[in-house]
Amino acid sequence: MAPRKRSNNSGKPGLTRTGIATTALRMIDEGGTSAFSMRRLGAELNVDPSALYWHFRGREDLFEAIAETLVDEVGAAGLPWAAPWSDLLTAYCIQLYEVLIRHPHAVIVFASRPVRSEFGVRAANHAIELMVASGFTAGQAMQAVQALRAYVVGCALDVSATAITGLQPRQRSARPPADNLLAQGVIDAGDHFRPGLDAMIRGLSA
Amino acid sequence: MAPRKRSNNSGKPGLTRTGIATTALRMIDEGGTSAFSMRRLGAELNVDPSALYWHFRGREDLFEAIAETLVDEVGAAGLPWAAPWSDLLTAYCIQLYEVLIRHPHAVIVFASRPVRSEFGVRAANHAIELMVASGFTAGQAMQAVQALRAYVVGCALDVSATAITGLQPRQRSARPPADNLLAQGVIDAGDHFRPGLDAMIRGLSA
DNA sequence: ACCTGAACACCGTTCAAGT
DNA sequence: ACCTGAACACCGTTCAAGT
Repeated sequence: MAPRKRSNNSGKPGLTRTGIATTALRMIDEGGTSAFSMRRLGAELNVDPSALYWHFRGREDLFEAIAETLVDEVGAAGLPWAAPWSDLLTAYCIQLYEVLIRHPHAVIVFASRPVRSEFGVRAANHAIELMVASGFTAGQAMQAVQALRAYVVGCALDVSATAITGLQPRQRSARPPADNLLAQGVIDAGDHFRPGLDAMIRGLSA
Repeated sequence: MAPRKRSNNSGKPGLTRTGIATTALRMIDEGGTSAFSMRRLGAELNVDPSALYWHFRGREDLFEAIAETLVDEVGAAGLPWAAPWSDLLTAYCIQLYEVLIRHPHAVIVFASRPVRSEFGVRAANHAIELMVASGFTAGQAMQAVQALRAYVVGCALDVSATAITGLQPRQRSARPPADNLLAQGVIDAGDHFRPGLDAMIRGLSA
């Protein structure tokens, strides 16, 4: 029951960067970014708020760690490394998207800073190699990867924004209801993520 | 020199929602979101901070107004309304993108809430009509518009994030430099926005 | 090495009161 | 109608001090 790995749990937890970041992410997941503060995080960890500053240079440093914690969720499941670049990139984009929309309140934390995950870099590199092997220049391949990432983040933010502001988009603003096609989502276009992703991959292939 | 429009400037400005939002946007443009606070905004407007609460329900209400102020910059220049949908949507995306990257610190404010601009809605509606006229279903057309918007926002956030954290992406994190293709932007792929946009439009056309 | 406690300079928001 | 002033309940961060 107590496997002897010489680590930092012995009754009193002993703070760790990753441990702190994980708790912070959970707080944001549950109550949104506005429910988070250094002081509340300290309380959650049964520690004086100022203790956090031994582990992190400050709030921003902690937020970067939170973003990395988030993106590190990608990679547990396998990716089709042997498949053509289009399948590999599609699969990676889907995984990243699913991780992000699992944390609607934290998407903004991830999206507003440049995060790099070891796994994401590996996937990107391999995809670029595959693309180069099939005729793209390295620059084109890299642009493709960046464009796809931007698309995924944009879609995740969409979900995040509508999820946070209360499920139906823009109910509370009193804009004239504009008797036209998309009015208030009357059409119900369904989720656009997959169609858009496929379109982008298709367009990149051409 | 003083054209007699019966409006609200007579020595003492007289606060307006749009006036306040404009000043707030300028503050964010100049100093980033962290340089903004209700109290500082009050000081900037030579007014007690609490005065703002007569015009806005609170901070969040003000931020929504800021986002609308931002997106309302789109529309000054003309759009090719008579052109095929692909040209219309391309032009609109470019305009939105250019407005956004002109306000790197404010992109996050725009991206993290569902904003609707009169102009954007009109452009979207017309594009959807054109797409339907050339064989798309209304649902497909709407998904296309939403996907494009997500892509534009994602790209703008990219620019924003790297611009804010100091021009070169991720210099300060001590990740192993990974002797591979994209290492630290060694390749220099150039801006991916246009290529990615064109790819998406191409993919949607197919 | 790691955490506490007190202190400093801030916040957003409310509400009675002024004009 | 529009703004002020004071008050309340918070913030992030620093720094000496403890263990």
